[in-house]
Amino acid sequence: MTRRGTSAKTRAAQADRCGVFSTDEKRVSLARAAVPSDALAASIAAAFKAIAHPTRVRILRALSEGELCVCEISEVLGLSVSATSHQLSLLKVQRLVQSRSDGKLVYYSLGDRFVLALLDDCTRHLSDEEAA
Amino acid sequence: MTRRGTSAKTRAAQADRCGVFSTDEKRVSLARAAVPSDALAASIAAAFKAIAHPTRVRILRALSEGELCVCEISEVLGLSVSATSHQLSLLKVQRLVQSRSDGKLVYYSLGDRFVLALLDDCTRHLSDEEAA
DNA sequence: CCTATACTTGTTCAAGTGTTCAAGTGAGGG
DNA sequence: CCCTCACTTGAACACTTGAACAAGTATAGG
Repeated sequence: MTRRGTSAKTRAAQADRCGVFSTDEKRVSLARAAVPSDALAASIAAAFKAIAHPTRVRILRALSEGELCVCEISEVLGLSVSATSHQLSLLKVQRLVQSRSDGKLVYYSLGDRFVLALLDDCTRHLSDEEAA
Repeated sequence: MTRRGTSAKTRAAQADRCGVFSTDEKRVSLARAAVPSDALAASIAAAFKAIAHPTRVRILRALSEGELCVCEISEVLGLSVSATSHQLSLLKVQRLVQSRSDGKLVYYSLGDRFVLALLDDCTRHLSDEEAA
């Protein structure tokens, strides 16, 4: 049906092409259409990357109940203030948290609740997997 | 109310403790309760980490339309077969994809649709942010 | 068998990450 | 005005990743 013998042969002449070509070209074009552009894929990956560290996951969760200052966060997580500040700055670059100053203190809060939804989905997934 | 003057003083004697302590201990205990264990945070971070790469995002999207063999994936994404295989193995360790063999071919498919939900949420978030 | 194909795995090395310590900034109190 | 406190920043380091190439395994066909 969707097979195109001659075309498959022509393209298979190039490198990195296996014979599967002739079996389902339709599947390949569907996939091709679903794949995001390099730029979009990079943005998505950057967002995930910002979350992808145990410490940052814990920070985001800690902030789920409301804003906290740096020293409170460091105390809750048992980290040095410096390490906490560094991780917060990474989260801030990705707009996952925001800060406000009040005298000597700096209070951080979630930039967007959607992050919590992502974390919740993932947590649920993990417990499902464990149950199975 | 929930303040405990003496306790605050005692604990503030230790390092890494600032005076904010006495201002809102309730906030801190709420946060403490919301923070996941090291083990859970590590699992969540590992899942995000597996997704956190442009190539892997693209692979997951490509598989959203159905299973594909390695050579098809490599062709769709314009990667070498080896690089594709490497990334697939990373995804497989986290159970984000699964594989089945059929003769010489190995077909990969999504291990769990929930990943697509995560990617969609993130994509939506990015376009909202852009609009704002 | 032997070879080709489809994929996997190991290795090497450059680039990136996280932690710590030390120095810097900026608001507030004495 | 100086000092302290709360935080940020920079730099050095140990460690992790990713990319590319080479060698390996497994199946099918001759």
